[in-house]
Amino acid sequence: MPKVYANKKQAIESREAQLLEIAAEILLEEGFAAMSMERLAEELKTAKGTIYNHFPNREEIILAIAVQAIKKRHSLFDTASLAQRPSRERMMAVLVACEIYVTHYQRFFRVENLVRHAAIWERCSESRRALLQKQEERCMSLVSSIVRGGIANGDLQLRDGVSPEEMTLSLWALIYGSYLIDDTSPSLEELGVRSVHRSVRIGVIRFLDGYQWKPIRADAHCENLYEEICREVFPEEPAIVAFHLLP
Amino acid sequence: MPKVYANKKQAIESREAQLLEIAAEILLEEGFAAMSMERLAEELKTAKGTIYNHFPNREEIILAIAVQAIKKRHSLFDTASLAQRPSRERMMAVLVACEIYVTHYQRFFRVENLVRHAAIWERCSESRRALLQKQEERCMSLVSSIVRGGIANGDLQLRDGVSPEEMTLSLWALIYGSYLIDDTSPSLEELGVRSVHRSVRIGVIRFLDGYQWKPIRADAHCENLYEEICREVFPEEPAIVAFHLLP
DNA sequence: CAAAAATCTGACAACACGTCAGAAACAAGC
DNA sequence: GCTTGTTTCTGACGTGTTGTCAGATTTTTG
Repeated sequence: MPKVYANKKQAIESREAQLLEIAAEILLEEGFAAMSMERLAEELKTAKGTIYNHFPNREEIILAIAVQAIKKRHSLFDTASLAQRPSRERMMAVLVACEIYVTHYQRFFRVENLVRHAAIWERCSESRRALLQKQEERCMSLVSSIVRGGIANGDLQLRDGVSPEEMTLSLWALIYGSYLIDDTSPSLEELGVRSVHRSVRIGVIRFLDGYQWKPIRADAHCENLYEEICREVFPEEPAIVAFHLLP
Repeated sequence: MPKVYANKKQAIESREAQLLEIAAEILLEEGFAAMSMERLAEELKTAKGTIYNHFPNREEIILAIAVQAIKKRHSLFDTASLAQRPSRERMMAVLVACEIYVTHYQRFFRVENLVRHAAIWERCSESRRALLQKQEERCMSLVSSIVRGGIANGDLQLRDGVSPEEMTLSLWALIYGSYLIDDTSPSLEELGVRSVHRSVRIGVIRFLDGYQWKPIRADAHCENLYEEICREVFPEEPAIVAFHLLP
């Protein structure tokens, strides 16, 4: 039974959402090459030309999905940064948010990486690129405001003229870099890395310790803390596979 | 058994090297799309079919360049790890090696990133992929053997069952992630990051401090140390643009 | 020097992108 | 209900690229 829309505009909008859904599906399951315009048209039960009414080219569809992705990521970060906890634990909650994102929204994670590809990025319209950058900026602001909160609290001191944003960049790199390497290097286990989650969690603890972000705690305590954060800050997200910091 | 035709073989080999040179040039200057087989054939003054005698498809040319790239990276890491210095300073020398790589061999850095994309990776032959993985493994081994050296020396203790490789992964992620973000996020400066080099150097210091890798030194001293390493460990590489940790 | 093997060549089929003139659906006015 | 103007849809087409392969050309062998 065909759906009834109040007007044409709504029907078109709904189709756009459906298109993104289908495109993301094909992209994740069969790769970028399989996501041809003909294929999309076929699955959408429409003609190729119609898709070009929505997006000027294939690449911009990817970017549109990436915008959805980063919005989801922002909402996870937002939840983390609103936790009623000491500043350092709010930062750990951001890491948990990243774990959830990478694990349960892997499709989004991959599209965010894909869109950084120059071949794709350069073919997208300036306006939609600005949209993505705006969202990325919002994500970064959330995190660096946690850093600022820690400084305001006296939990943290950034010596040597380091800015909160620079510290945030390092954390971002540590976490994002680890998951990216895990996603694109085929044989990390063979290289002696048992669990990337484990490695990232400990890496972040050490990094924050290096900045002497208080309260510094024993690793065993941090393990419990991570689980607590999963449970309390993100009750609605699917639980992360349990793992133990201490073997 | 077929005999060896030295002359012809040499000509073919030399052309392959030339092809990679040309391909890397176009790739960096004009992007992946511009590196078409017709274009390569034209610049090589040969026919398209001949190129297919060397490589089964376009993507495998990228992979071949990436193998060259990672070999260069390995040689820089090797130089770093052979420095006659305390273990922690050898690790800092690896960071300097990365700075040199990213700055002076940017073309290689970018190709290494490009080849990680599924669309490219999946179209390459198993044998050449194994070649790249082998080189990547060698790089990682070099770095984690520095960690092992630190442990053997008593400069470093890895608690909680962290393996040297897991610590290496975190460092890799911190450094690689930072440079990658810098290379693909258009507006880091607008976000409050003045210098990515600066941010990475301090990030690494803090990270190593978090692991209590001795000797722990004041940042001011580290600044001199970085410059010393540039000068003494990599005298033959073009000098890195000077910068100061302390503003 | 002739036969055999290796190598090179460029026309060709297959395929995908993005366009656009015309068809179809829709909205508005009467 | 009918006409007219507007929006939206359609798919054949022009363009460009990839990878192939039968035949031409060069090199090696005997």
